[in-house]
Amino acid sequence: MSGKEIRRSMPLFPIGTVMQLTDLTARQIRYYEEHQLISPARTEGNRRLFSLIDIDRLLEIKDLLDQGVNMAGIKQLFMVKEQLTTMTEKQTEKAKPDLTNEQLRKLLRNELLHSGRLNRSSLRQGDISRFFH
Amino acid sequence: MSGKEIRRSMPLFPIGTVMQLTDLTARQIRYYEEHQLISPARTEGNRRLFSLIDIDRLLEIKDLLDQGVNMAGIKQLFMVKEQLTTMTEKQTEKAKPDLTNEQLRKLLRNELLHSGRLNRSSLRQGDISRFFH
DNA sequence: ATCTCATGTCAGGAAATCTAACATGGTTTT
DNA sequence: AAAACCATGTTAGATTTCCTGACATGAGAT
Repeated sequence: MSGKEIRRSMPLFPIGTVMQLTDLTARQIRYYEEHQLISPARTEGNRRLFSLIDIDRLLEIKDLLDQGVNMAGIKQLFMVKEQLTTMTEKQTEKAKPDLTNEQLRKLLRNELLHSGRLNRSSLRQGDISRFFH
Repeated sequence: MSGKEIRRSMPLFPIGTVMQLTDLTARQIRYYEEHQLISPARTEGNRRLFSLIDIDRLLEIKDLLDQGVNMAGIKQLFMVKEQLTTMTEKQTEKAKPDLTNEQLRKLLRNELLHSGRLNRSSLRQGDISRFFH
């Protein structure tokens, strides 16, 4: 994991700040956590602490909800996207040509298995980090 | 003010987070505020909220204290530095040659007026923003 | 007409922070 | 050496923020 990623995953923000930054209510944020769309860290005293990555993700959730995707759909999307990034990374360190096809197939199979009608999602990069230079 | 500066001056962090980030106690942070070395924003409920700039400044204060500079000295240093930046900015938008000398004189006069023995300060750029890409 | 889903709202409790005051151990100053 | 000063520790009581859990609600799906 790069230094940059470490920094972006550092839990820094209390829920109040995140509410302002994302324009979501506490209820919404907790609800998304309940449905495992985010997993903010906790302080010793059990308060949520959010990272930049968490905040990006919340913005993405907001976007997808606006587009009519429901919790389950968003969850699937995130899983697929994560797999995709994981594979892209692996691919970066190996040869491209045939792995690509394998991976594509895997991806498609995955989508088909679990109600695979999610692909018209935006895949927009929520990006709160523009808040920092 | 550039967008970047706006972002860096956005009040986001509660004192607990700042304590961890700077390795200062709450007492220390409040004491520095009492002496007007920082002016964190406040929530509606009067809780302090710190910006990246505040945090940078706290790290700088820590450095200077380690080097034996006291509150008053740090305060002077910050004033001089601010004047310097202000002038540098003004200078950027105007001609350089003769203004530079005028400004230098101003700076020196300022230093001489108020116990001008502060110049061996580090002028180190405290930089918490390395925490963000 | 009922059910589900995302969200609002409220209550009671716990954690984090606030201010103010007094304590303390090094440095200066007298 | 005694007194004063400075940066920080510590404690107390009050206030704010956040927590979980429960119930309420309105728009869509069934």
